[in-house]
Amino acid sequence: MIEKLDRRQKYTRKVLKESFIKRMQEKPLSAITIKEVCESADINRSTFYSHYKDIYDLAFQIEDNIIEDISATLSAYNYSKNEEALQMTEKLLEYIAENRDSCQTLFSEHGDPRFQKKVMMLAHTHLLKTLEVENTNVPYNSEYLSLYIANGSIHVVQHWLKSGMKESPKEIAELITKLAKRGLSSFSDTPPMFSI
Amino acid sequence: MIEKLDRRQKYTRKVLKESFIKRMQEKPLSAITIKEVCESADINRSTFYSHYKDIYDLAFQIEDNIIEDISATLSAYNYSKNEEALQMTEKLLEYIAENRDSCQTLFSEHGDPRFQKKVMMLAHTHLLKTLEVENTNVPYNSEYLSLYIANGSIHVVQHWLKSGMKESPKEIAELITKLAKRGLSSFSDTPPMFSI
DNA sequence: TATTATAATAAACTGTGTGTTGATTAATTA
DNA sequence: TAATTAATCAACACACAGTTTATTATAATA
Repeated sequence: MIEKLDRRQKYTRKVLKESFIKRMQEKPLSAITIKEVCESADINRSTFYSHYKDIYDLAFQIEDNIIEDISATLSAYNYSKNEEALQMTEKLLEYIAENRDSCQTLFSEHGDPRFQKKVMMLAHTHLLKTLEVENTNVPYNSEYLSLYIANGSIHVVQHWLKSGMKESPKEIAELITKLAKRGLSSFSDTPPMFSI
Repeated sequence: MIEKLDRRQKYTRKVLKESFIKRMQEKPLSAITIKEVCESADINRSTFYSHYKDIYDLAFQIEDNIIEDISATLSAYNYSKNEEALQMTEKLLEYIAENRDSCQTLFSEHGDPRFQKKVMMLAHTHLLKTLEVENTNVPYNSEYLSLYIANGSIHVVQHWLKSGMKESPKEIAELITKLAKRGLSSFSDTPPMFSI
């Protein structure tokens, strides 16, 4: 069921969301009050409550738009095909680069950890699929492997965003893919050892 | 300057900390009020303020004890010696296993993300040292590599704690070390590729 | 153990944000 | 233009934060 929104409602939600993101550039979610978001958006506080349950509900709805976009990007690729993993990662990073403003804020230290967790779980689930399809001989519970890779990767992206995106999406995508596949040995001269 | 504490003060802080951890098992930091912590600890709210600035200050002090312990463990090992990396990881996991109760809560989804970040940065810094000592030919900024490994590892530990610590500290230590060194290729039959 | 010092308590008070309600005003759309 | 619906305004009860002051209880120590 798709909501049909009045122009006024569209405007209200738009400015509330913008005001919220602006606040989040300065302080963490838990320190942001409904009152200040409304004041800076010039929207009556009563109106806020006819759109959102509380401040977390507003945050949730902002985050969800991005989650949906990311999910769509992930679904567009076939994971059983190994070559597409790199392409997909690159595509994802390009999306983030395009939506620099909101992504940078949501992934920052002020960002909602639940959001970051959601993105991570999305990546995690997709990774699990790949691992199970292409690698049936994984000894440990793939759960651990996938969590490791998803979280490592997300923090690389986080650092990339934080430090001003000096590298291209392609470069970061390659770095992430290499680390997942061969870890540190990707970057050393010596051939990888077969036992530690 | 070491604070010399009255018995009464020791008791007050002890029960407040215990009460806080108990609350945190049920809800996130941001939802915990000073009022409820004091009531469940049977300590007057005024007394709370003579010990802590606010609820975050209390959280901070609990977390700091653990941070110090972890830091001490990390410092006890020589990172330039490759063999010790595994030993150290194991030692760290043993510490966590011993302090199961508080660690499990602090690392859970209700736990303070700042704490988790602090632990991560600690691991990150120590890792950087190793990387720089033993691997001078790392092409990228080691920052990325270290962040990747530290975060991946922490989430493996988090999952381990959450799912009831079925594996031994040794097993998890080996898993983490393998993933860092050779990534997924540690677990596949086929020899690792030299380019992706 | 009696004295002194200090910590904890109790009660009151101000302040700030929350969440709700009902009447009023303004904008939208058909 | 009329009917509908959204936003505003003002007022309210409520909960928790943070501070203050006087009082009571406990600990350290001479």
